[in-house]
Order: sequence, then structure tokens, then C-alpha cells
Amino acid sequence: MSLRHGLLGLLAEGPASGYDLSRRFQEVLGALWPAQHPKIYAELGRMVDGGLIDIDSHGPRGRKAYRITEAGRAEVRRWLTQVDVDHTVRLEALLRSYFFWLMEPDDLARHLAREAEFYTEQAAIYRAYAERKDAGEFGSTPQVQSMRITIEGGVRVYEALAEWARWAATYKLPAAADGGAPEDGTANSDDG
Amino acid sequence: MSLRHGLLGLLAEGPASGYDLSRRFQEVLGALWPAQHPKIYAELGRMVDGGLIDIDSHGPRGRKAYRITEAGRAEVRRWLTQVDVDHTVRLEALLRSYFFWLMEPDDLARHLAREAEFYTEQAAIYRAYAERKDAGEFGSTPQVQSMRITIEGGVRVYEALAEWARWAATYKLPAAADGGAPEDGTANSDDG
DNA sequence: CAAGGACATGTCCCTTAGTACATGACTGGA
DNA sequence: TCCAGTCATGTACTAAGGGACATGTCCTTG
Repeated sequence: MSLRHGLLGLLAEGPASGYDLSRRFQEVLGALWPAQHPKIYAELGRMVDGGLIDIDSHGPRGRKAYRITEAGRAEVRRWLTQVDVDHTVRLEALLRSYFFWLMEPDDLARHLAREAEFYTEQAAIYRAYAERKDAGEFGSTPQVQSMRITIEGGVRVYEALAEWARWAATYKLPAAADGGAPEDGTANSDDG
Repeated sequence: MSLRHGLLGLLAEGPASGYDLSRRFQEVLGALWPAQHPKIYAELGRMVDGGLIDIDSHGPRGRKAYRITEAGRAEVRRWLTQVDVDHTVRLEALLRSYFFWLMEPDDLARHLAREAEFYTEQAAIYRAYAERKDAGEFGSTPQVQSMRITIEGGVRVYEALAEWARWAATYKLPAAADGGAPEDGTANSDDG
């Protein structure tokens, strides 16, 4: 249910519409906590019903800006201080690595090169963002300082993954495995 | 749909039951790719229907061991070589950090200390595992080498997060933010 | 004034994730 | 022999994720 608290947290900075919130989620958090607009609009509706937010104003094109209520502020604080962090990680890249022995060495080398490139790029995007912040481009409000910490996390995680992919490329896998069961080598497959 | 391919990958090492697969998913992959047993049993059933696996043997207590078929082997190879990696990351810890400005400095310090401790422990668990492998305790089949790469990924990601949490604890947040909208500081909350 | 693009909100539906519940077989020790 | 613990499989239900589709407004520019 962290989407709810993410939205509340953003609204704690000031009123915003579902459209605004969608964009802000994509901007910085997009690669760390994806959220599609259908979920956001639905959650906003539920939070209005629950009294955590209310409608601040109506704008052009049916725009509705939401404002956090005291109950909403209390709820996001409760989440931050009293709810245990969900430490679930779900990295498909690491799941795949468990099965590298099923890949041809050439395919694996290509795969790892592409992975390293991807993570390096992501890290660079975040690092550039961090540098703009450190240069004072966005001011130094508490909100900006918090965002800076989030960005630093992104940089570090993506750099770790990039280095991992490069390390893995140098790690010698014994052979181009066939995929047969190791205990009783019966299976034989000659297809590609 | 990576659960399917994860199961197929494990079955490529040799026949196993749903129970075995559940445990193996928890063992190494548990912290990197969670999978609950209801999902596993359901997916196994679907894969039997689809001809990707079949029943190898029946054991005591209704145990059913599954065996991968040629179609299954082809499918997991196709996944590894032709399907793009899903780079989605979902780190609640980083989402929360975006809202650190809403926390009292004391709460935040405690939070970051606990986070650092958690990630350090996770990294240590993986590192110990890696060392046992490097000492040759599990042999050096291609499967073990692949697992070694996965474990290295776990070590690096968790170490990165641990270092991030320690870094964040030293990063100066300007003030114990009130949570009022910065544009018009109206809200006042005196509750804890 | 027409057309394209960004703004803006939503529904529908299918898949996936995850918790709780239910059932029963075998095993080892008190 | 009973009981606890582990092995083993599954259903049912709820919540969350995510793509596709639908609708309409406002703004700029040719």
C-alpha cells in the first residue's frame, strides 16, 4: 500500500492534481517505484472517501487539485515512523543470473555488456541530477534535501549493478552448459 | 511471468517437487525474487498443461516430482536470450527516503541506523555464502558458478544500500520539517 | 479555422502477488 | 501410542500491477 503513502507524501508538499502526481512519480521515482496513472486516480478517489485528502480546487480541462488533510498528514507520518519497511527486492536481472549456466558464452557476454551499459546509463542520469542539486539549482528546502538522498540511493544501486555486470563478465563459467540434469546425464538435445 | 522461467530454470538442473522448488526459491533467491508456494503450485499445473514440464515420479505423502521437457528447456533458453530484461526496481526504502523531510531528526536517525544494520546483515549472509562457495564446499559445476554470480549481485546491492543508509545519516537535513505546504505555511499539528 | 499535441481524467479487464485457510501423510521421540 | 514437527499439496479470496481503451479540453501554429 505504499502508493497511497507516496501520494500523501507528495501532497504534503502542497496541492497537486492526479496528472501532476503521475508526472512526479515518473520523474524521480519512476525507476525506483513505478506507478501508472490508473492506479493513482483510483487511489486518490479512495483517499478522498477516507478523508485523507480533499479537493482543493477545480481547474481547466476538468483538472482537480487535491490537498492533504490533517488525517492524511498523520497517516503519512505514522507510515514513516511506525510501519516496518518492506524490504522486498525483486531484481529480474539477478534471477536471470542464476540461470547463466544455460546460456551460450557468446550470448552471455553480449547480455552482460548490455546490462552493464544500461545500469551505467541509469547511474549517470541520477548522478547528473544529483550534481544539479548540489549546484543549488533547486534550492535547498528540506524537500530538495530529501530528494537528494533518494537520488543518491539510485546512483549507488545502479552503480553497484553496473559493476556487478562487469565483474560477472570476467567471471569464468566452466562451459557452455547443455542443460541436462547433472545427476544423471540422460537428456540430450542437439537443437539450438 | 518470470516465476515460470525461474521454475523452469531450476527444473533444468533436474527433477524436483513443488515443495523442493519453494524451498530453493526461499534459500538463495528469497531476498531477490520472492515466490510463495501457492503461486508455485499453480504455475506448475499450468506448465504441465502447456507441455513445458511433466510429472517425473510420485513419492511419499503425495509428493510429485516434475521434470522439464524439451519444450520447457527451449522456453527457458528463449527467455534468457530473446526476452528483454525487466529492469523494474521497486525499493520501498528509497521511496521512503523521498519523504524524510517529514520525519523528526531523532526518528530519522533511528530509522537509518536500523536500515544500515539490516542491509549490512543481508550483505553478510550473502558474503558468507559466497565464501563457502569459493572454498569449494559446493563443487564447481556450472550451476554453482552461476549461483555464485547471483550471490555476488546480492552482496553488492545490499552493501550499496547499507553504505547509502550510513551516508544518508551523515547528510544534513536543514530542519525538523513540520509538513506544512512550503508555499503557505498554515497547517499546525502538535501531535507526536 | 482546422489539426495536432499536450493536458487531464477516468474505466475495464486481465494477470500477478500474497495471505489465510484446509488437508493429510510420514517420522521421531516421550 | 500419542503428539509434535516436518513434509507436501492445494483452494479461496483479496489486493495490487499494468496494458488497452475512451473521452474530452485547451493551446499553438499553419
